[in-house]
Amino acid sequence: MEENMIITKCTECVLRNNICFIKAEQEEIEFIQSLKSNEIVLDAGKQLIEQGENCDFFYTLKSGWAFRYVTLPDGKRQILNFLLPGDIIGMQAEINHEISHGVETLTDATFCAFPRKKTLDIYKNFPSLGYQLTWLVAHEELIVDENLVAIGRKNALQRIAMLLVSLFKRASVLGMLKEESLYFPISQQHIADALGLSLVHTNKTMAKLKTYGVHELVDSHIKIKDLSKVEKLAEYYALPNQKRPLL
Amino acid sequence: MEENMIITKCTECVLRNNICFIKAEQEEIEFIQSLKSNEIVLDAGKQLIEQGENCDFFYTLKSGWAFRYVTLPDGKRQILNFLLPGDIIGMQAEINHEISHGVETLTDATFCAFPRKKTLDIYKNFPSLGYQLTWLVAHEELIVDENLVAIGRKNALQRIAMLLVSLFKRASVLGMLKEESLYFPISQQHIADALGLSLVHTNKTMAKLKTYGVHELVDSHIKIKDLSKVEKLAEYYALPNQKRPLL
DNA sequence: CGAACCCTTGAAACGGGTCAAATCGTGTGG
DNA sequence: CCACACGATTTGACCCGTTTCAAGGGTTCG
Repeated sequence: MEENMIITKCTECVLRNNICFIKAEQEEIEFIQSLKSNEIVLDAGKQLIEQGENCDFFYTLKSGWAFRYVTLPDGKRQILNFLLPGDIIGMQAEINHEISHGVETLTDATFCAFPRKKTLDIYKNFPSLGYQLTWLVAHEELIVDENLVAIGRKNALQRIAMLLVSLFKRASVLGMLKEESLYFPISQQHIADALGLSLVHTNKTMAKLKTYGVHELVDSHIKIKDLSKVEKLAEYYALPNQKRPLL
Repeated sequence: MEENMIITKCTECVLRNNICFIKAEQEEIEFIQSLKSNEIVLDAGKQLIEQGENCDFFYTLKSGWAFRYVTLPDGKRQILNFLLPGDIIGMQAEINHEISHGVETLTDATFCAFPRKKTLDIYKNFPSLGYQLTWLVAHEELIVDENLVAIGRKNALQRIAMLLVSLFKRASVLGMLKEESLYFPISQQHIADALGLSLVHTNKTMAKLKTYGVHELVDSHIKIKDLSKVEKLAEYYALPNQKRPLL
């Protein structure tokens, strides 16, 4: 794991200037800074956490894309959810620190690492940060819930449409769009693994979605033409935006 | 919604005597008691939370079985997870209080209700309780994660085997077994809805599991003959027990 | 100029869905 | 005590969405 010991000042973190996050108090930010043990910079396609690893840290994704996944004994992979900047990573580890899923980057990415043994200090020093931690975990669960509903009860067309919309919206809120277009570092294999589909069927279904005029995917950049139309197709209605906490 | 205003003293709560829970401090228990706005007693098959409802409380399941679910526009239902005593309910609601899933009882059940607007007080007064809240949410996410992997990447036989094992183990830790046998208030329709299967196929697959000698289900009571054998069949290895928090 | 990834496409096989109907309690009302 | 409704479980037959197998093409990169 390549590590990089340059630590940005949290007060100067670009993420914090993003309007989609709740503004934190100066004091809180300084406290977070003091907890942060280092920043981890990884290239695309690298493991932040190995599945089954004992992990002494939890992380925040500062920049880039990543995903949580589980690999089964027979080699099949299930992606649990995709991670975008501001997402929290590794809180699902049980108290004994063992973590049952891996985390891998999709692009070059930077993570902020916090020692797990200091977690309780957050709650003691800044109760509202503790509250926000809970919120972040609960929010991630919501995303997994949505995914579960899609895989359990929707067909391939709807699942893919939904995944595209949901990622597009999440990225959009984060201000990651350029001229309606989103850099989309996710391969069809990733989509297949996230949605419980085979690669082949994913490919054919995405071709169909394209002919339906749902999306345009050129050179790893995606556009969604008519969001509300796609939401209807997918029977998926994203929650309205609201400011979210950032640890 | 039938409500019952009799409030048990938290210090005398039978759940707390259960050895699987972390012992709380007297002070903490009294604080929880002071937060608790009431106890809700429901018959089997009743809604604690209606899907899409604005919900001003979060809950703890004190006794009985319940489940979280989502119903799609076309009537299909996906069960997100089953709830057993000690589980927490409704923390996934976004800050605006809207909750995107319903909660329904499987048996007569009792819930402790806590006003959501006092949530932050927990963190302020008893940081460790806040920490435990996060733990509970993260733990639920773990269960949903496992479910997602099963639905996404396992066949019907494995999914059902896994669900049976996982419920059996959870209930077992809670001391709900009587002579190796567990009262099992879950219909095949519930299993189908939890695992993304049709009722018919669930029925046929469960028949197969029975001939394999995996389980015995008589009169709503289930026995699992050889747990480790079933775990191997399901490719599912439950996490080792550890004490868990109870709000 | 292979090696390693992606994305594509066609054909065949199958797991699981859908439809339809019978059986078996269990509880209710006459 | 019987008739009936209702819900949960079964079973059989057929169909279809998705998987699997196989192969070809495009691009990047050492």
